[in-house]
Amino acid sequence: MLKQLINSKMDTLSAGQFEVARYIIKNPREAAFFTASQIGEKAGVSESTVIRFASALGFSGFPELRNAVQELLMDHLSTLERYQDYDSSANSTSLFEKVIDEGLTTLNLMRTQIDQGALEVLTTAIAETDALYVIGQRSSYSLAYYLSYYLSWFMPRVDLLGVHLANEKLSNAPENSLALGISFPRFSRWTLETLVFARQRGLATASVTSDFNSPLASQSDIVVTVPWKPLSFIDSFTAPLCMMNCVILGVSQKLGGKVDERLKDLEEIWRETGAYIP
Amino acid sequence: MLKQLINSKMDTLSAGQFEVARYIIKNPREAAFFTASQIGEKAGVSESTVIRFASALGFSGFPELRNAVQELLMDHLSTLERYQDYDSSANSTSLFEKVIDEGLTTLNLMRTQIDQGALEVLTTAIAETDALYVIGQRSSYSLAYYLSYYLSWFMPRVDLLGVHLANEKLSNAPENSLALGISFPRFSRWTLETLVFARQRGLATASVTSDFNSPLASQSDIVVTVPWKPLSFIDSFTAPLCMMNCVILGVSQKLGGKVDERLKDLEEIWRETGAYIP
DNA sequence: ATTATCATGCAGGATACCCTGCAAAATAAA
DNA sequence: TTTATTTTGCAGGGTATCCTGCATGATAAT
Repeated sequence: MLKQLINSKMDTLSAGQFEVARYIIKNPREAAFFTASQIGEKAGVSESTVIRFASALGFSGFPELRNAVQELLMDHLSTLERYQDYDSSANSTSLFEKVIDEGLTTLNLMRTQIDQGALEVLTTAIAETDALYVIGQRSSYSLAYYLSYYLSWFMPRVDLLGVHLANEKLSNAPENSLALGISFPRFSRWTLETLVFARQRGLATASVTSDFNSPLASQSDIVVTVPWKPLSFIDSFTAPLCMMNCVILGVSQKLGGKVDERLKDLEEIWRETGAYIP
Repeated sequence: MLKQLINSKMDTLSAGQFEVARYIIKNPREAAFFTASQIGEKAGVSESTVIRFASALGFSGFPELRNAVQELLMDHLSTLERYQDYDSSANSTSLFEKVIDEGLTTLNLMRTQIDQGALEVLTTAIAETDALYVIGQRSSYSLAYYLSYYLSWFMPRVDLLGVHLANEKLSNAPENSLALGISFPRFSRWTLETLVFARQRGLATASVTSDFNSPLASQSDIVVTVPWKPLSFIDSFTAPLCMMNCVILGVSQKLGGKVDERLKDLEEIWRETGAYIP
């Protein structure tokens, strides 16, 4: 196998050749298709060094090395295909599969990029605040609703702000309150303005948004970002909704036993009022 | 995508070019690395025919075609790696990672279990209906809102039913109307009752729900299921929200050019009213 | 500090590959 | 059957890529 071959020769390689080796091992799928000079550029060495690296490994020339990298890649591919059986004819993926794939991609991205520290700070702040004001409009309203719906189960003062009484409510907020804005590109003007108003009135502010360049970010004491990718003309809130789950469960964890008690009470209430089908 | 491109040009291809197309579709992983003459040999035609095939598809030359084949392969590879990645990380430690993993698991499940036929029927029905009534309460309200928000962009009669006027509106629905119920365990009583009422009044009914044993299923002409997993005490709507994306984009696809026109109009309106931050 | 060894990049030649004009062959039309 | 059209392969030119001799610069040893 190529990786073993490279490893075995590793200590006989020069500095430049080492760079080439490192690049190929790290980016086999690029290297498999690149020319010698392209690899050289990427690795920061000349074309010659790449070709000499091929000889140093015992190949008769660079093309042979490239073939080896391609085999490496194809081996990898068939290994993966053994797990996931893949129907090449069905590869003309349908719209629906593409949508799901997009969700998987962003969720995966979220898992690697998630700032657990910020999320920790946010959930703690929510758990400790006297009153929470959730601000979200247009498509983000679905997220804001979802969050405030569940938080209301065990937090007495969660307010999902609408356009009618937002400023009136914020101006009358208790001392230790938190305003949480939720917005993704194209950022809703109303959401930003309401968050700004909250901050002006002395409330702590937080935001769940796409990135740190978001207009909400500069207005927020706490910022939690979610990788976000537009999907055709819609926003694709798959990952943001998952983030809401994180927030809800994070807060409930902070609140500990109180939540269990509340859930028991709620069960009783739902039973009595017949909210759910038995 | 390359396969679609080839398919679309299939009937304009000559016999020799057809052989080339067949070979590339059947052996993309060989074709990705071969030269034009090698492919020609495998396909039983000359190098020239292969190169002319590339031009026939609209590429500027053979290298460009080969790049496209390589991308095809790499797309496939990264799709496979996505599943692999998250499988290996079943030992996620933090709460947040667990939540995201849960989302990935259900989404992955959804990808394998999705009934594209049912989804096709549902999106067609929505695209063709005169009026759509969306029924969702409690946590599912966020999904119902999200769906009706986007559908309202290009469908004139989308009604997100609330508890106040649901039956009044349904009893006054136009001839060719569709009622769509969204509910997951613990099924909201109101949602079911409203859907039943709609059916009694002669409306076509559809539902997006957890499975075929759902009380909504037996009341619906069209049933679309989403794998669903409770997450602690909450519902975790990551996968269902992704399903809403499928529905929205599916409907927009059915409506075709109308959607583009509407989006242009909306852009203008948003600009004039300053809905979004520029 | 000096020398020897080695690695590196450059330049130019060699090679493999790609492209296109042309004639022959195949196919379709008359 | 003849003619027109299309398709094909071949040949040659053009280009990108690869290879190697040589001078320069870096490193190590003396």
